[in-house]
Amino acid sequence: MSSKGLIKRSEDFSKWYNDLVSKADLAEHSDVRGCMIIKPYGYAIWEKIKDQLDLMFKETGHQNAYFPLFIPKSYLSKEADHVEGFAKECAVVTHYRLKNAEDGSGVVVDPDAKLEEELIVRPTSETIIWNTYKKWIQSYRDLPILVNQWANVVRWEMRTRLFLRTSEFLWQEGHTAHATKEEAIEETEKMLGVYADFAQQHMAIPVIKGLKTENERFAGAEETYCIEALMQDGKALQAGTSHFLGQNFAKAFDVTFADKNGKQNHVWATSWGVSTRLMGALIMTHSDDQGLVLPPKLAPIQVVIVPIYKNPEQLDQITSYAKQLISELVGIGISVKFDDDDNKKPGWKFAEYEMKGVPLRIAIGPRDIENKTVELARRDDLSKTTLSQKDLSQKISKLLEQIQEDLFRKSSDFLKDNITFASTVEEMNDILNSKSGFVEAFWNGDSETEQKIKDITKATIRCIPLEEKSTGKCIISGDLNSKKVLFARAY
RNA sequence: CGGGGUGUAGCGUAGCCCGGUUAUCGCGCCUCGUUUGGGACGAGGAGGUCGCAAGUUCGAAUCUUGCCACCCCGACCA
Repeated sequence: MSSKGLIKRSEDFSKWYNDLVSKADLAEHSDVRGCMIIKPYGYAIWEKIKDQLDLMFKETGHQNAYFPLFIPKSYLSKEADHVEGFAKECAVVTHYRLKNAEDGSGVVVDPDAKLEEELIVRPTSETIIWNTYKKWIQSYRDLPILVNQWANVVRWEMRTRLFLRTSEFLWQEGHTAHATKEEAIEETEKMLGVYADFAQQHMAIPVIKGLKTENERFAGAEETYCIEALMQDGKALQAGTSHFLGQNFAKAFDVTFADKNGKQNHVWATSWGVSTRLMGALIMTHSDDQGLVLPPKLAPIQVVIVPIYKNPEQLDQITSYAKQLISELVGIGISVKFDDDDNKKPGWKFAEYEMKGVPLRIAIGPRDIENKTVELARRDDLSKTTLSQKDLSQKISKLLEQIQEDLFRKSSDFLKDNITFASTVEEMNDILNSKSGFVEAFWNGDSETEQKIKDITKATIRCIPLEEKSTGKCIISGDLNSKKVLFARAY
């Protein structure tokens, strides 16, 4: 059970985030370093995210499959950039058996059970999947392969934060194989679009679609597309990536196909993923000092009904009205909880459901039964109104849509207000130190320039926005005809 | 990996500097009663390898040494 009160965002954003995750009952630290326990309420939100994305993947022609957790060590090193990128954060399985210690102190690793070849706990599945695709692909008729898997992966991060960066996390990874470069690029861009649509329409999080620079690119990719979001503290968060992998993995795993003319070609690849990190984005975009704020489309409970009564007769009356309302709401696809727990007072429940971000709260008391009204409270703006019971379920349905829109409008306004142009690196640094957020600036496309800016400002290029066409003078080199890109300090 | 911190009941903590009855307090939990429109109240009750190991001592939550774990800040990070 959560206890009272959160620290204010303005006082300590990081502590606010940690407290919120815990008090809203989303997740907790496990006894294993860097690994979290996702609690039922948090997992219910993840399931909403997952179900919607899964639907969208299937609508775009993808199928789910499942590949092993373990990857033979040798596979990982077949693609040079890939192993370089992941080697430093891999968990490795070296043995397959334990035995009782001779001194009776417990179990120890049995040295006789050493594996011939160590197994890597997947940090991502490109290698094992492309090793498999080699067996699946012979002809252009076998293409495209459009597969997604929902899985857990492990990346042994130096420092972890609940949902944002954990040693083990849940995600989906799409892995597709195509006959042509054009088709693979089209797929990469299509899935970026799916992510952006999902973020904006379901999570109510505005995102900027763009390309990563070479420095920030996925290990083994030709091009990494991303969606970038802005959190309330002005730091950017990479919310999803879609990679055009070229023929790198096909070459590393020798995956070729015969085209219509019988000529052998290497297959073109993409991969794309979003993770439980989206939970972090969701929390840090909408929530306030009272707790979690959830967009209705992702709220496990969209409406909570709290009865207020002084005797069993009143409770009976309220319950009988509530049951009727619930059946109407459920009938139009709205999830409702009727909280008639007698051990908690209404005030306690109000605070609790605010902490948990339930979009709408209905309180029904003797007064309401008499007047045929209910008290309706919105979580997003904390407003309360008294409404007539007439057509209530329709009103609620409309209001939920309204809240979804309002949240998106509010976060979109925030994003717009926090993109600032800088014409010099000093100006950029000033902006980052005061209001923070995204900073637009011209960059000559050079990795060294990018590094210099990072050294001065601690900001990285979050992306080269897809829709940005303007050019100008680079803030470091002075090169004219430089691209306008987005910088930010990031999670 | 560098810096800082913490480890005492389910959770949060006091006690530790300066060793000494039965280890403090709050929340939560159980029982009974009264309550219920913004985190109720009373009475009674249960719950402890004081992170682990060794040492010093008549005596260790407290001192010493070693170890372990986690958190926070930074560096790193698809």
